[in-house]
Amino acid sequence: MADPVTLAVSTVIFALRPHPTTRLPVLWTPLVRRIRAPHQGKWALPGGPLGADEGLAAAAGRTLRETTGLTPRYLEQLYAFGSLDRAPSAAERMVSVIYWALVRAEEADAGIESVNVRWFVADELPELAFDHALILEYALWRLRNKVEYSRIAAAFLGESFTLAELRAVHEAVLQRRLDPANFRRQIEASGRLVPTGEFRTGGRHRPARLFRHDESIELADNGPLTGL
Amino acid sequence: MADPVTLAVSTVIFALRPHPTTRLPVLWTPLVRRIRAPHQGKWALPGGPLGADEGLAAAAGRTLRETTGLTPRYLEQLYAFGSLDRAPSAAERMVSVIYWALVRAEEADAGIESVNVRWFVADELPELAFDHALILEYALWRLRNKVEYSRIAAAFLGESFTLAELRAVHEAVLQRRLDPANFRRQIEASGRLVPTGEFRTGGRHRPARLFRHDESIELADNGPLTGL
DNA sequence: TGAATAGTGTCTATTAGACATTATAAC
DNA sequence: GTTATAATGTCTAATAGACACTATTCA
Repeated sequence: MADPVTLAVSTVIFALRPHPTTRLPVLWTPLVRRIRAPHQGKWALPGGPLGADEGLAAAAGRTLRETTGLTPRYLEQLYAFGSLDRAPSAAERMVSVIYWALVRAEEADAGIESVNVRWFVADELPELAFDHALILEYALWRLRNKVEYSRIAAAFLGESFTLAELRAVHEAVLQRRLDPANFRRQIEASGRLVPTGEFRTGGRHRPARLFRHDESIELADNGPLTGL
Repeated sequence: MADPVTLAVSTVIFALRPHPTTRLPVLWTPLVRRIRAPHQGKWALPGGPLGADEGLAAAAGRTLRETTGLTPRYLEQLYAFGSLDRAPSAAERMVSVIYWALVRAEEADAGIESVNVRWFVADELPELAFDHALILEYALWRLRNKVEYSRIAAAFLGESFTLAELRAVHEAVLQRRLDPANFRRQIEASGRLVPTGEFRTGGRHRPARLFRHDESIELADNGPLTGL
């Protein structure tokens, strides 16, 4: 008996860009428009069937490259979805392994965009196909949790950055203001930052010290699965 | 082209039972002996191919029932493994969605056991098939993490219990002693326990107050995936 | 009465948060 | 000098851990 289950890999991709009206940095995510049934015309997570010669994470990375033209700064498995009622018709049984990724949108200013690929503000999404709205909500929940106890926020920034820039990332993800003094103490106490010795000048104020992250510390602690 | 990927669901099952020599409560897990190649004769996680008419969690629950005869008190998805080098021969490409479960071993004193199903102390395992040693290590890591910030320890206990019994579960999972006074304060401050008004007598000491958990609080906070 | 564990009180060190103060650039 | 933000200092409340002490039962 042939296995009747199709296995797909999709990826929730996050980048930080200014909100179209407020100009404040907010999370964006790229979606692709479905060009056939079911859910034709609706927006969906980028993804596709798992190739016979690629691992799960490799498939997620490929999807990301094809959709955005960017390289992920962080990539982690989110969840495997496989309930029976995921598709409207029971005809095609689909199990999806979902990854989530962080990219630096500045590199290509959101990269490829076309009629069928568009970036949306993560809190202002259109109607999504299948259970993708639930998946995106879960990915946002994971990101907002993880930014508080790991250094994944660094994935949105360049090689070196000021504490104000790092704090702006945290504030955009968590959607609340953070006290600069307390933020500084917390971050410095974690021992994850190394001062580069250089400063960022240009503002009409005291120059800000530049930092980089200690490369020997993982972006997130996934226990025995480090680097998988 | 038919999808060449086989999808299986396996489950890491944990129960608390006395260690065979020290008699102290420790984590046990049931394994099944492989009766054919590859890895014939080695021990492996209970599991099997995903049925066409069952969801992922349902398949994990079925595996658990077939292996132990028990009903899970807690069941959560662990991870989907799908790298290309999981099986020794590339002939069969396998993606496994792994769940982990907590059961009360006392109900049936470890339930079914046979030549090909045996319970092992989780820290004293034999050589395992495939990547199952890594998977078990990861499941233990998740359990030990989660017991510190959720109330999953309750899954090992009955309807009502004393604080000393709950503390014994934490100590067995975390493998270190906890101060009774501080443990009590922490648990009571969390507001998850409700005193039943009854007491456990019989020891040669002051009777212990019995508690039950507030049922309106989930065993673990999985965000938008609550109850999936 | 003594042994054993239940349960409470208290002290200290650490941490999070609020907020004041000083430093230094651009204008 | 003024303004804006960098960077530091200080106070308080909450929390974790160590440990002393009281309460109550059984042998």
